[in-house]
Amino acid sequence: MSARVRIKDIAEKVGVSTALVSYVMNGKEKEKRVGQDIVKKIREAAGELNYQPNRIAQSLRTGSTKTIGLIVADIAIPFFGQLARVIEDEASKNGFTVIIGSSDEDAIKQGSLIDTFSYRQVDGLIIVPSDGTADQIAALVKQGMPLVLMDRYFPELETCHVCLDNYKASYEAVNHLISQGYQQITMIAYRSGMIHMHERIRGYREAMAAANFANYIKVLEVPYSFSRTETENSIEKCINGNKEIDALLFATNSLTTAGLNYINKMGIKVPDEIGIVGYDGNEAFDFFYAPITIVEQPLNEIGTKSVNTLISLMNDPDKIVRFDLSHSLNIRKSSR
Amino acid sequence: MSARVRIKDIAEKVGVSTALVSYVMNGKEKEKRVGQDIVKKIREAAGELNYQPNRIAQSLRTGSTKTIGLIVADIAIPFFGQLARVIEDEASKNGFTVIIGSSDEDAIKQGSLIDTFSYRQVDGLIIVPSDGTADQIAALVKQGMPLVLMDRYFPELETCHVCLDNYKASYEAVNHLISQGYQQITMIAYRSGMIHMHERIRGYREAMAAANFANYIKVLEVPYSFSRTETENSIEKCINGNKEIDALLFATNSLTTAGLNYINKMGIKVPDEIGIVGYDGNEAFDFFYAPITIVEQPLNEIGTKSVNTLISLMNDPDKIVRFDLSHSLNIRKSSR
DNA sequence: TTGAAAGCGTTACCAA
DNA sequence: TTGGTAACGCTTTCAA
Repeated sequence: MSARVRIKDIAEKVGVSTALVSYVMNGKEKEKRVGQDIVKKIREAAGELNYQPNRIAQSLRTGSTKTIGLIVADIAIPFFGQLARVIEDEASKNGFTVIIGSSDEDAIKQGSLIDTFSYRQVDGLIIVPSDGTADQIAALVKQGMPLVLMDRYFPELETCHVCLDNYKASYEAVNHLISQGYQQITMIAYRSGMIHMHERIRGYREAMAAANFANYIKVLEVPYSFSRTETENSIEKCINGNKEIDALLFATNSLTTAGLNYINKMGIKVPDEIGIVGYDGNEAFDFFYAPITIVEQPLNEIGTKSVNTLISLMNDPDKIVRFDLSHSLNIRKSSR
Repeated sequence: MSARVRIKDIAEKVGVSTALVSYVMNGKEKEKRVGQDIVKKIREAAGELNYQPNRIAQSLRTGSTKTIGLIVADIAIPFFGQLARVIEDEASKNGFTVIIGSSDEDAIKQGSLIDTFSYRQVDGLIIVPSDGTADQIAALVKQGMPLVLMDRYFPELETCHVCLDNYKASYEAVNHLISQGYQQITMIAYRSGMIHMHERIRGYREAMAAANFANYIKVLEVPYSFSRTETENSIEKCINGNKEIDALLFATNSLTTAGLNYINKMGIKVPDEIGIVGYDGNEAFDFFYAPITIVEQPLNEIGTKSVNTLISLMNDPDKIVRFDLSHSLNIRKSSR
């Protein structure tokens, strides 16, 4: 590697002190009243030598790394992949670099990611917290680490968050099904202590109750699993031969996928025999033989708001803001 | 933020110099022959004060950030998302942190990511290079930046790479179709100067020629686009009413998806009227009414090999190795 | 076996 | 306007 050019090299070449070079490189020549000709000389020398500041040294000196740590539940899930991309873009627009970690919904792994990131002196953290990690988050808050929770949060903690208004989303999803004539709507969710799941379920329950279908309320909580087969089996056990279900509300994309596979297999007819609404669409649904209604999250908004909230938090640590954004109910048309 | 504990705080507490603390924290107490009791005291003090070393200071001093920069073509594509996850895991096992960037197949964006990463003094780079960026890569090589290209490479450059053996994959995909009785096999690829596309096409051509179907060789090169509708239109133009096609080989996952949508729409029957093989599967295919044969890449191997190659390159900068890994031909069963 | 101190590349205070 | 220099927190050499 060709020896890196340092600020000192420029200073020597021009015949000034490192201080002046630093001022010029940081655009403070006006503020510090550096002479016009010297500014020009320094600029030229920097260009000739192809000077690149050393961020590490800057970070050590300034105490800021201009780095954001992002911990998502699973980077291999397109929803989080897309979110990561939006966040990276927005951060970069603001001069920040993002380091990404995938917790795989595992508290231990999340903890070690937090350690790694804090060891690396990130300026702030955006986290999609896993189940059972309220203590980790509380510890970060106590430390004073700038922090934005995304997609989920802990209501008992004083943190910023950017999430979907899950209650409203489920409520309206149920009403949509009802408006199509369905009544015996069952919800299929993951078993989880996290608020987003609870809110999705609560929205369902209250919408059902409001429509006087309280006696049809039925929630199947599937244990979280990376294996789709397992998830499908759980769903199968619930639906199989159950004549008292005429519609399904799936709480996540992976549950929808698993459920549709099962429905496909059994030859159950959508939408005649069963109505479907699922959270988060993907291109897979276009191959399904029938159109599927989905609860779509405002990805761009979630990502950009998370970044911007975090950045303002760095400047104003006590300003807690919370966003519960609105979904849209879209139809994923079948290409058949 | 509670004032960070420094090595100096421990030294003062124990009543020794910072050197000793540094030795102990880095596990060099044997090598440096530090007294047993002092080691113990330092350990205790570090524990009590909850000492966390400052990576930035370490990096500045040692010249190594223990960071890998990863640039993928598009982090929102599941293939790259999964790869990112594997890479992050493997890097972390080796004490490295990964910073990820998405070039969106854009040379300019890739260039600015390289700048950002090098500004951040990454110890090495894993890149999925975009079309037309050979000069960027050549510049990195010239600088002596440890570098591994992934998924694609530039044959004219002396770089390490970890890729699929795309030639072989296409060759065998064609033979698979032929063994099923298809003859008039058309390939649908992206228009690209990149080697992986060329190799996929070359494998197709040679397999066709070897089977004496040279006169059926037909390659449709679709311009790259983020819009699936555009891609579908291009495919439509090629297939529409063309009676001289009895099978299609799609060069990427997105092309397969677009193509299957078109086939769905037209009611063309798979596999009776047309045979299909596509690169990289995804769960969407399970919803397609017929089973689809896919060329599957060894994700884990690609990811881990890339990381390990990069790490050995850091220690031994002149050791250029190239991997062209084998695919497997799998059937994605329809759930119908 | 231990400690003092130089230095990594910057920034920013203070003095000139 | 400009320059000298201490400091950021750590590692590592050299001397004791």
